[in-house]
Amino acid sequence: MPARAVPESNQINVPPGHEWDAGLPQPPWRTRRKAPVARQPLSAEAVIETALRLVDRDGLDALSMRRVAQELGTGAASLYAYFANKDELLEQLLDRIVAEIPLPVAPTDGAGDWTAVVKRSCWDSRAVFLAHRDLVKVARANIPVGPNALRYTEALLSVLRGAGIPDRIAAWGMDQLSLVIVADAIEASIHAGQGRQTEADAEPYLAQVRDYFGALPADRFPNLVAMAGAMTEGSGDERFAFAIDLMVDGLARYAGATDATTEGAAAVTHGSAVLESPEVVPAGAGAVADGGGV
Amino acid sequence: MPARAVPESNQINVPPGHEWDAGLPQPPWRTRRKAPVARQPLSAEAVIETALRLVDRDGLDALSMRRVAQELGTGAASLYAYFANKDELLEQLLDRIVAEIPLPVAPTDGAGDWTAVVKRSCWDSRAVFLAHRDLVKVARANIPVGPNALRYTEALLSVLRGAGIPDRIAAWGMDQLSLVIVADAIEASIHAGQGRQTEADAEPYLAQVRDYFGALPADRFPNLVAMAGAMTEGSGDERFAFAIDLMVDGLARYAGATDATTEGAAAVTHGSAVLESPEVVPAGAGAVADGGGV
DNA sequence: ACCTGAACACCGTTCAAGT
DNA sequence: ACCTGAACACCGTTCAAGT
Repeated sequence: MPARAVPESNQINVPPGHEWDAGLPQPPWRTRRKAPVARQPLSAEAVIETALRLVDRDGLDALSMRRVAQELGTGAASLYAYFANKDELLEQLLDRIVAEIPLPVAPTDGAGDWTAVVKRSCWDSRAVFLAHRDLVKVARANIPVGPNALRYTEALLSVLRGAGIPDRIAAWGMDQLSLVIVADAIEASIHAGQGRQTEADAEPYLAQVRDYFGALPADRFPNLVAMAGAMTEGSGDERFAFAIDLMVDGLARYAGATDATTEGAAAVTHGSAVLESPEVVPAGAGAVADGGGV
Repeated sequence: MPARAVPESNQINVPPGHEWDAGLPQPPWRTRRKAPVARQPLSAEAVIETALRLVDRDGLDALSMRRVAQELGTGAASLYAYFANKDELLEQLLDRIVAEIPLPVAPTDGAGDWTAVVKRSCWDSRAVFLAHRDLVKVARANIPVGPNALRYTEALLSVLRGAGIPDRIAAWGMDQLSLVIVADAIEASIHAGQGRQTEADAEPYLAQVRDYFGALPADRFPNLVAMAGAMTEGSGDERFAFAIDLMVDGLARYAGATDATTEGAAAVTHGSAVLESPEVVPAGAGAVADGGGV
């Protein structure tokens, strides 16, 4: 479906049935058609690549069905031949970038440092999300359905199970990790969207926040006043490292099988409490379970 | 500004200047005005309460400036006298429900179980979010600016600092906790929005997922096939308990000051690594820091 | 000075009418 | 059979014109 739907204002009026003879030179005032290169026919993949280019250039808010279609030289209605709705396009778009995350591989010798592998994979995931603006906002901590999410999930589960982590803990832990990664990436993308890409960009903002906390009434907010510094300390990387280390090292305490020391056993004993019932009675009983995420 | 802008279809035409005499009975065909009780004049608070009622009834997607205004008997433009834009309204709406979270109080005796207090507060927060449909979706893990978020943050920091957790760990840890709570509540609200409010409602869906994982090609997805059960096990409450326990118990390892055993010291030594640099080199250096959340 | 109807510049999605 | 222009039913936000 080559070059159609050129904006009328870019064309001179040609009576129906009269087209420019291919042998004649184009009149110089006639605007070049939008896509001189042979346009690829419409396909789900073409739509996804176009949409991704649009997000990377202008951000998620600029992604509309109309605009993607326009970029492809057609109307929005045509996209519905390939995607039931916008959500489905977004879902596949997200899986498209998950393909860019390197698959983690378990350490070769059995006693290798699997926690380093898992942490490295968390950093890799974050890097991919941050490389695509705020696309990560569409990630719902949900069952991995896309083929790439499945592949990634399989690989990470392999590492966790290989480390001797019980299945249930592996599933839940992976869920939590993806949740933390996504939430961190969303937060970073929001900062970036407000012009605070680097630590230097963010400093004036952080200084403002620090001053604000420091200026709160000390009688009612003694801790916030005292912690004005601590609250605004630490780069995004440091905070991410803290969160990931907290999680992964916590999961490591369940991997007692490979290192059956007293400490390991104690950790498992401690942890097993959550396998039976929450230590604190849940206030609401409405929430439901879900599968692993990415 | 009482009862104005009643939909024309609800009124008979009265020539300008002619109003119904208050002493006469209303003609029975005259539709009752929308708000027989004296309509409160427009104010930021009235807008927020109306918007909250709308979200609670119809969900976040149904919340538009136009609809809130309509509910108040005016036009959308009038709301812009009180809120710069929709985002500001949402921000204040979120702080409005944070007021419903009970403030955590530190255990009276110094050696009380502060982890139980923190965990209980996490459950309380989750319950409040779940009680307001998917409003939690507007929560950006961000600096607490609203008065209620400030109050809550102050109270939780008080507990953590009282437990002997270093300031930086307290700030970062609180950030992570709120992130986990919000992400979990968002997920639960998505499930609920798809008709899976209770565990029973969710079971057919989970069975589908379980079958899907189990039916994957076993040569390429051995772990997913083996873990089809584990991936779909556990109620939302159990998963939340797991996540919160993992985080809070992890934080507890930093509270070495109150219990200077060898284990405590080891935990602090272990943890202090993240205070210097991540064990894994960050792949991207773009992210920036932020303050505490909820 | 305050308020707001109407307009502006968009949306996602549907469907009758074209080829 | 496939594609799509135009329409439908919305948006958030602005601003000239009212009171």
